[in-house]
Amino acid sequence: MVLMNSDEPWLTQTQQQVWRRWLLMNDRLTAALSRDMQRGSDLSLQDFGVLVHLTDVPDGRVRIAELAIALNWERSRLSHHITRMERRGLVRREECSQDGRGAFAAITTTGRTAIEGAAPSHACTVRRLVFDDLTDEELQTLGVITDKVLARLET
Amino acid sequence: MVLMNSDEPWLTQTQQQVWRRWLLMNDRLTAALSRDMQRGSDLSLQDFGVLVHLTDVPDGRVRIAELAIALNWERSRLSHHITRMERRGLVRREECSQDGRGAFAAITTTGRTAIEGAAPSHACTVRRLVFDDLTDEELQTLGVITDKVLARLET
DNA sequence: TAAGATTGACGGCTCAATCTTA
DNA sequence: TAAGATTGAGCCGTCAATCTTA
Repeated sequence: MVLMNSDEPWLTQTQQQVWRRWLLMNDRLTAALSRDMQRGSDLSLQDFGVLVHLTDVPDGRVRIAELAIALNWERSRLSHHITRMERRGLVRREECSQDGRGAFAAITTTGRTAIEGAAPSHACTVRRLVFDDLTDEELQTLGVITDKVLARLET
Repeated sequence: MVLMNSDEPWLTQTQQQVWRRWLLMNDRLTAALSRDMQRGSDLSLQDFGVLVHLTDVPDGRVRIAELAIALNWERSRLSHHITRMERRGLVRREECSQDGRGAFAAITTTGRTAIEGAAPSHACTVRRLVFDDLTDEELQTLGVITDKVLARLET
């Protein structure tokens, strides 16, 4: 058994540096991707996320609660967001015949056009900003790190 | 010279998987850190970021424009935020004798107490969720990846 | 004219309360 | 009672307009 060095709260010098750069990088990356998509397609990253899930699925419609889980969003957040997207014609609410309480969110033709216009450029930007410079080994290590943190978050 | 494979927009299978997990991890990690700090100290991560910069500096005060750059925030965002933090007694605005247009943000005693209460537990959480499980090599690779993406963002 | 800073309007997110059906 | 979903209040962030001093 190792010493319980977690009682000592502070980060090492290296950890601190990496942590600060990491936070900065996340901020800037999100801002860049967001700007890019907004300019190219008049969609927010959030809109894009919703539309991705709706195109992944038969009939282009999903139960709203299920969508909230997939997006890892609060239900009320999704409800508000769908209202706004509905106003812009990107999605449509449909009632559920199986369960009178429930509802579907369905992608519209306008929504499909929007995501088809946005996806290639977005993928390209992600590649350029994140992946193109990484070696195979770095990519793999990034996957390992991501999984380790996710595992920690689940405990 | 390599083939211009960036013309092909899509991500490889592996890249896609890593990218999705990465986004999920970021969401959850931010949520966890935010929850943790709010419960422990009644500060948001944003409040914490502001206070960190104010404690890093002589007299505990910084020119507002300078602070905005350090935080990578819009000026108006910072101005609104300072207003809210001022209302809660965490910081104070002070006028600048050198430049009549300018102003300082200064940490108060209440602010100092708040950050001193929050910092150890926050550091501990960051260690536990992010760093404790990483090998030295993974930590180093994470630093390299972060720097590579930041470099890309600057071009 | 420009720089430092603030303001108000508006869209986005969270929380607690509410409505409807199971 | 509980589950699916919505609503409204209030805080947060962005954008464009504004105010003051350099």
